[in-house]
Amino acid sequence: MINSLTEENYLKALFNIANQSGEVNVAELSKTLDIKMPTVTSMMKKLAKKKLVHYESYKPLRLTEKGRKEAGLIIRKHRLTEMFLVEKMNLGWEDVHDIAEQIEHIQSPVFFEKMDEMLDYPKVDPHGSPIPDSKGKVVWKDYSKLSDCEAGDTVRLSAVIKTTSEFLKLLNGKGMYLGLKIKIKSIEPFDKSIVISYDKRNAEVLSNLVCERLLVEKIV
Amino acid sequence: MINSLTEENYLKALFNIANQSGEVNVAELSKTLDIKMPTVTSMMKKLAKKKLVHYESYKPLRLTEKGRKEAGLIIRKHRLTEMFLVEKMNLGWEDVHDIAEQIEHIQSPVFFEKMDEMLDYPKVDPHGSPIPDSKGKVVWKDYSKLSDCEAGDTVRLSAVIKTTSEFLKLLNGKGMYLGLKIKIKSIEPFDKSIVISYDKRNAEVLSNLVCERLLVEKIV
DNA sequence: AAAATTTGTTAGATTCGTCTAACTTTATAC
DNA sequence: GTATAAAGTTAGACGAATCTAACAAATTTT
Repeated sequence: MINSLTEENYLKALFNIANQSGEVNVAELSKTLDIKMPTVTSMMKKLAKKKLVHYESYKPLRLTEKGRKEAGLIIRKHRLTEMFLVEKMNLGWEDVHDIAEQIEHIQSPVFFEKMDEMLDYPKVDPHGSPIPDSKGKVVWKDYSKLSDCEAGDTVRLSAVIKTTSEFLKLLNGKGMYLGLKIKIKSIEPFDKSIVISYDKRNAEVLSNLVCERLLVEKIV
Repeated sequence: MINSLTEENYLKALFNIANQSGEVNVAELSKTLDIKMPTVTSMMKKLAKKKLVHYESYKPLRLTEKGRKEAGLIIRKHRLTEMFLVEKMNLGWEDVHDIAEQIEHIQSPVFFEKMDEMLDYPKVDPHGSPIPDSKGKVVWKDYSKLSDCEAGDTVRLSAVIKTTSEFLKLLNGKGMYLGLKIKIKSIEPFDKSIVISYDKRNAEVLSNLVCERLLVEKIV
């Protein structure tokens, strides 16, 4: 009943890229993992045998309940680790992903329970993503993308998605962080770039590519 | 130039079981790793190609300088991790080995540098084993085994070797810890078991099997 | 020193996770 | 609604790390 590191990576990717109905294409998974499609197909058959994935030829892939739980538990370890690295080891939010990507595969319940306890049972990771509970369940709040907001809106930055180290360094450079209150001053119709103000800054410009990766809550 | 997890485990074992002249038998390595001899032979040829091991048919194995360095760096990560788990995460010395065994393979210089810094550059791990320096070099102090001491000697417990969880729990049960000052009251000629006193305890008996795993410094 | 034992190697098979080449099915475009 | 393109599968190969069976060398015993 133990999954290999490789299998864990497939499960995690399936979990992460599932759309609302939980479906994933072979091509998409192949691209995400940078593994050729035939390899993905054969691994899906293997995971189907283990009752972790629903697999039918030429149909979209779906995690089973069991698969979703196991994936959730891996992501739980990943996000707890990220939180630990930021909160207890003073690493930057742009540095923790690659380390967590490795530590998430550690087999040791006590190790992660201890982390959880030391962090006082955090609900989100340093990027605002929710940490799955100990049953692997996770719920996202219904944030909006900053790119879907309108001029005049005042919002709170609640999460960042599709994060890369480059992207997070850009945010660092602009003095942006989770919890930040942002006022949208205007939106450029041509390229959807926006002008915002926050803290002491009065006219920062963010491209649409950036805004699509910022999740916010509207403030009334 | 990256070594696989498997290769790392061979290097580490070679390092750990090398005798004073640095030699290791195939049979010994095979037994330590619980891997059959033919597999070990073929891996040794592979490591020899990578200039990590000196290999000649029917001759004892020896790490090259390069191999010794790489092994030392893995063991450095292992022991730093053990120290971190005990000092910063409050795990018991009997619980940390299996976790460190996994974390030692994490590839992230910054992660281990941070640990080192947080621990204030420790020289030994929770079992008294020296932590190799950042070049992989390690030196053992010249401790004696408690089993080689004589009645009347007063010693300080400085390290524990060949530790298993069971063994460390036995020490916990007897209230023994590193730094403990021990007086040897008598030695039973028949089985070499010894009677010692320390702290508030006045006549604890330790079997020879235990004493062979306790390294001490004589106090003058 | 011959025999027996232990140690080490060779040869060949197996499993896992990957690939490429060729083919099939499904979706898209005209 | 056929042609083209995209997505997915099948078949076969390969490297890594493992194994077993059989053989060879070195060591130990007698």
